[in-house]
Amino acid sequence: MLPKSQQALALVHCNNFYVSCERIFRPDLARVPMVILSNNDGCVVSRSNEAKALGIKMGQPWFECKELAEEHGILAMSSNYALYADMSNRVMTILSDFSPQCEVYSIDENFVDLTGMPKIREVSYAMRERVGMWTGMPVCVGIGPTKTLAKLANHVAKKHPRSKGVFNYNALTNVQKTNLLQHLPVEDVWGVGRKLTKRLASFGVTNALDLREAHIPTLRAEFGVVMEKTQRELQETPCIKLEEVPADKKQIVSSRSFGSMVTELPVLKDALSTFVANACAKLRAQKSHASVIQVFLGTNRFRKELPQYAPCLAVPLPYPTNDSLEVNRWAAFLCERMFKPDYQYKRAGIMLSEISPVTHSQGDLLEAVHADKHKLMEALDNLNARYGRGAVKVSTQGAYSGWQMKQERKSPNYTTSWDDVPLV
DNA sequence: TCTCCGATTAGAC
DNA sequence: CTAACGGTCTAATCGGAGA
Repeated sequence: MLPKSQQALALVHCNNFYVSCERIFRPDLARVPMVILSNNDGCVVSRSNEAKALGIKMGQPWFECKELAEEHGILAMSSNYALYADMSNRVMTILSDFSPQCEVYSIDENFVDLTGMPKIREVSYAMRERVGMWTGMPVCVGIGPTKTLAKLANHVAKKHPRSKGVFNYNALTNVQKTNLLQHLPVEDVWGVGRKLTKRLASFGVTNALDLREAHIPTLRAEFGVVMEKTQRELQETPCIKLEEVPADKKQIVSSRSFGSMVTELPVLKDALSTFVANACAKLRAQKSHASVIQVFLGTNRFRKELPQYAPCLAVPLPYPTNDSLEVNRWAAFLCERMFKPDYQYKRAGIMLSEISPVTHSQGDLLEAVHADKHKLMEALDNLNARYGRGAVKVSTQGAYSGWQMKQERKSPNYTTSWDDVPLV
C-alpha cells in the first residue's frame, strides 16, 4: 500500500495585524514604535516590532506601559474594529483564490489547504506577494501536515528573517524536524498556554520535541485528550479538521467595561439595551433564536478597596426568540432584580444561550404575531446595514452617557465610512 | 452506580 | 486633570444532585 499522502496546510498569518492596518493608511508611522489598545483603551493587544523590542508585553495593561512609552515615544491607538474587519475581509478574499478549501481561523489568520498542489513554495510566495500588493498587508506563511505544525512553521517564518516569510515544515528531513522541535520552547506550541507549560515542566517536558516524544499513556492520564491531540499533531497525524464553514454560535455574549463607574439603574439598562441589540443582531444573522437569557453586572474587581458585587441572573424564556425588543424587556427585568444602589458598577453584559435554528413552526396560534415581529426586526437589520450600526435603535440604547467605553485615540474609518475619507 | 448539569478551567486570539 | 487592567468563544473536566 502506498503511504498516506501528506497534507500541506498553509497557515497565512498577518504580521502585527492591527498595527499593520493602521500603518497602511498612515505610512508616516512605518517605523514608529506603536501599540493598539483593547476596548476601553485597557490593554495592549497588538504591538509593532519596535514596541516588542522595547519590552511591551502582549495583554499588558496600558497604564503599566506609560512610563516606558513616554521614555521611548511609543504611540498608542484605540482599536478600530470596523477598519480591521474590512481589511481582514479583503485579505481573506484574496487568499480564497488560491485554494477551494480555506478556513478563516481568526481575523488575521487563514488556513489555506494546498494539499496536492505543485510548487507549494512558489504558491506561498505568490500569496504573500498578492496580499501585499493588493492590500499592503504583510503576511507570513507556514506550511505543515497538520494545523499544529502549520502554526509552528508560521512561527518560524515570522521569527527568522532568512525564511523571507515562508517556511515549509514538510520539506524538512527527519533530522531537521527533530532539531527544530528541540529548539522550540513548548509554550510556543499551539494549545500549550501558561498553566500547561508549568505543569509540563514538572514532567521534564520543556520543548516541542519532548512533547512529541512523551510517554503517551502518562500524557493522556495527566493532561487529557486535548494534549494528546496536540502530541499526535506534532507526530504528523491530523487530529484537528479544517472547518471551512464556521459553525453557528452556541452562545452569544455582548458585554463591556464602562468608561467610568456607573451607579444609576437607568444607565445600566441603557447600556444593556445596546448589548441586547448587538447580541440579537448576531443571533438573527445566523438565523437562530435563543431560549435562555442571562444578564450580569460587576463592580471593578481591580479596585479591591471598594465593595464588590458581581451578580448574574438567567431566565429560561417561555419560547425561543431573537426579537431585540422582547429580549430587552427581559434584560431590563433581570437588571432591576439584581441592581443594588451604593455600588459602583464597572461592567455589564448579556448572554444568549440554548441557541437553535429558527424553523417555521406550523400551526402556531401566535404565528401571525411572530411574523410581524420578524418583519420588524428584518427591517431594523436592513436599515442598520444600509445606514450604519445604530441608525435604528431599540429602546434607549445609548441615550444615557457615562458607560460608553473610552476610545481616546481612534483612527478614522478609512474604508467603511465616507464621512471619514479625508478630502485632499 | 450512573447520568446529568452547572461551574470551573484552560486555551486561542 | 483623573484614574487607570478586553471581549468572545469552545471544549474538557470536575463535583454534586438526583435517579
